Amino acid sequence: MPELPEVETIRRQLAPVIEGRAIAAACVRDPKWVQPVRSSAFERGLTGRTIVHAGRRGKYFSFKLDDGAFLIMHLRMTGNLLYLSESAAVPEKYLRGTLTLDGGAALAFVDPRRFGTALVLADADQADGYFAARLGPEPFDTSFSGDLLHAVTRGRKTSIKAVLLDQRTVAGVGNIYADEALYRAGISPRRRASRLTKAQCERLGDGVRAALRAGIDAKGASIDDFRDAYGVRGSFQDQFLVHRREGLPCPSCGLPVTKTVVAGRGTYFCRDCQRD
DNA sequence: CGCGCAACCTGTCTGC
DNA sequence: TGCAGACAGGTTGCGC
Repeated sequence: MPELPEVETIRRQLAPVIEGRAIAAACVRDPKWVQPVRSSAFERGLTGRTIVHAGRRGKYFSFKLDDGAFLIMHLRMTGNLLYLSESAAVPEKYLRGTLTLDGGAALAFVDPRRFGTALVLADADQADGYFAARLGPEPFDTSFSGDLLHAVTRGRKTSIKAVLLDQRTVAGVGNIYADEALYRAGISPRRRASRLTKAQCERLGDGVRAALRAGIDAKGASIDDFRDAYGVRGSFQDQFLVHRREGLPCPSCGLPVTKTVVAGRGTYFCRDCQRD
């Protein structure tokens, strides 16, 4: 669920209320959350530190600490990162860990499927290396462009959807926004990546940014589990053009939206507006 | 090396 | 109603 717009929604909410705050206590409820490090080492590394910046890279949170370290978190499929005011009760169900801040407010990481992760990296070099090994450019940076898409798709036999889902192509696009971006660009998700023209790559770059922008503006998509830092649902699911709309009319031509499987994921598109 | 797919977990929904 | 099986937004690692 949580893709770039969902993570960015939470980051924007957290920044004003956690930047400059110290971590009074860190508590790991599920050791799996912070593997391969031991829970006690994770807790020790955070306690007493001040959060100086709430950042994001792709779908990762990147919290900079006052000793130069970075706390990295990923929500994976069903994770939620909640901000709890001093008086709010900690949700015990599916709780993986908490960070209690000075003054009594807390961050709670809640995750039914237990895929979510957290780790501490010692300095900016380590954090940069961690992200560089996994992620391509940020979609709103000038380094992401139609030209770049054209370059990375040359010689690729796989589907364009698989290329978009690869975080090394562009950071932060997942299954929802890949479908929405391809629809906006009028490109079939099944199309062999190497067959995209330069003009199509330009349109796809625009489609990726437009879909992500709309998602951020709607404070994310809550098909099922996603909630923002205050436990509120996003509304982007109400604006989906094709995703999760099997059988419903295409907003452009009115023909029913098709569901299929591409790159191993449920995929929605319009056969007429998105030709192979 | 590129690609496809299973695995990691748990909850929910569908069909028999 | 009960139950087996499929499926769910992400990432990683393995085998071909």
